[in-house]
Amino acid sequence: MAGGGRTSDGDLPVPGMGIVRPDGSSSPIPEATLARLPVYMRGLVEVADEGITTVSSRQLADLAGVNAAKVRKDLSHLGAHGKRGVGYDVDRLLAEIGGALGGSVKPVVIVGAGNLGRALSRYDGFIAGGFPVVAIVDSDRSLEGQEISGVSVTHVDRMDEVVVATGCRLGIVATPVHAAQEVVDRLVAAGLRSILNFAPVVVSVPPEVQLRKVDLATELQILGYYEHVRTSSEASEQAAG
Amino acid sequence: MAGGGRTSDGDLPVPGMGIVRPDGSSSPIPEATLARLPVYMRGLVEVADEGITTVSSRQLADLAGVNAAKVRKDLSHLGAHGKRGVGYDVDRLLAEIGGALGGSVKPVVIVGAGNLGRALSRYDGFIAGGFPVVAIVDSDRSLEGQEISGVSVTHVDRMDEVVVATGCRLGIVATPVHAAQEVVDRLVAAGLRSILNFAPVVVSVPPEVQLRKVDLATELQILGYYEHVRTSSEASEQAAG
DNA sequence: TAGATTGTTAATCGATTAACAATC
DNA sequence: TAGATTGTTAATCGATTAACAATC
Repeated sequence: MAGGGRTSDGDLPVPGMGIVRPDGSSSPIPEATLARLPVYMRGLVEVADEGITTVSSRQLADLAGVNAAKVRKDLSHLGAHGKRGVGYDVDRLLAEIGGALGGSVKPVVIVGAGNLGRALSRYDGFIAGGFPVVAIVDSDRSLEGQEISGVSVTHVDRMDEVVVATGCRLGIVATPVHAAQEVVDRLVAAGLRSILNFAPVVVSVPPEVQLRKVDLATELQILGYYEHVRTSSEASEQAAG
Repeated sequence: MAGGGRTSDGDLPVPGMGIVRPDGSSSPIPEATLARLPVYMRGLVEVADEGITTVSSRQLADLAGVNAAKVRKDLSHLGAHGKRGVGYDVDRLLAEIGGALGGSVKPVVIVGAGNLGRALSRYDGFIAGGFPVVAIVDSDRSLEGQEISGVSVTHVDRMDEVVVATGCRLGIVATPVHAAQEVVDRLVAAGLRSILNFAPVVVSVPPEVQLRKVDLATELQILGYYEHVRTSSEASEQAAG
């Protein structure tokens, strides 16, 4: 296996990785909280658009589909902001969550210009979230120079170049399984430290690289499991009843 | 909000939903285990292709990118199979995991024939996992009858029909945000009880419906967070050093 | 003040993992 | 037998959530 070090297993990022700053202040936003912050953000944008300036934990909880205690606990990790008896200031909260999540724009490179890569390059949510796709890379020479979603496709041999030239900070792997490990190695070599992997395979990265995996088929398989136990238990119930 | 009942929050399915069969035997495969079973399966297929007939928990752990204790614990939930001092029989394990996950083929309907919907309809992993896309539905009348990935597009008004006719058990929502809740309501009305939602919005479903959410932008945002804390701490270190 | 809502505590729960007796 | 590996136990850890004092 190339790459060595920690492996991707589709689970949550390394525990104990909550980074502690040199000044001693820590940024231990729990992984579970982190995953909900963008959801809160969408809810807040929604109410802000309606001109609402204050939300209670209860209201935000309803928007996000969680319970109010969780919202308060989550927000307490950003530092406390709400007014007791009143709620949270929408604009302030938006700014604070935005700041915690990184705020600024982070350009993205997509490797793999197949169906999934193309779809992701057109995905509104990425640009809306501050993640413009500034480069698309593929191993197919016939695609070189072709425009996809307003971005010119670069050959994988020139990946380093294009990553540096465009200032990419995040890489998305949307290649077939057999190419994924090599692509990840190249992305790491090019200096990327944050990679999102859509290839359904376990790839290795050095410990300093954050790798997350989105496993589309596995999601369906889990649903299939519940469908299975449901139909099995219905069949048994019929037999019993 | 339409639909009522439990809401989707992108987190793990309802705890306490481990279904207990009428005969008293329970099927409480933990959620975390469930998410790893397909990963084990891929590793097992790989070694089976090499003609290997036995694997240890250690070997399977390496293939899946987890540790051996987790593998043994996970497999113990399916009932014990391994031989002490030897390991697990590959074929038997494949059959057992396959059985636990539902085994048989479950046809899928995709709602939304935009970029993401089209990409998903061509996604190899779905068919390989036993989830053939047998129907694609869209609200755009001009797409009606058009073929995508060998499947004819149906108008959303005829969704019920096509779900029944094709025997779909799983629904995938790949619509814009504004359409998602209505689509989910229609899928539920058409009899589906398992839905995978790609629209970045909280939708409501009745408690008997399993809903999972795949939030593509959120994954990037979490990576963006780590990128942010990394660069911040590097900046502080430079300032300090 | 009285009502509402926060921020925090503490109990609880599920998941992880090292360790080891059982056993092939 | 001796070495290897399982299956299970128990400690630990992080996440969830009800409850409530603090306070707007």
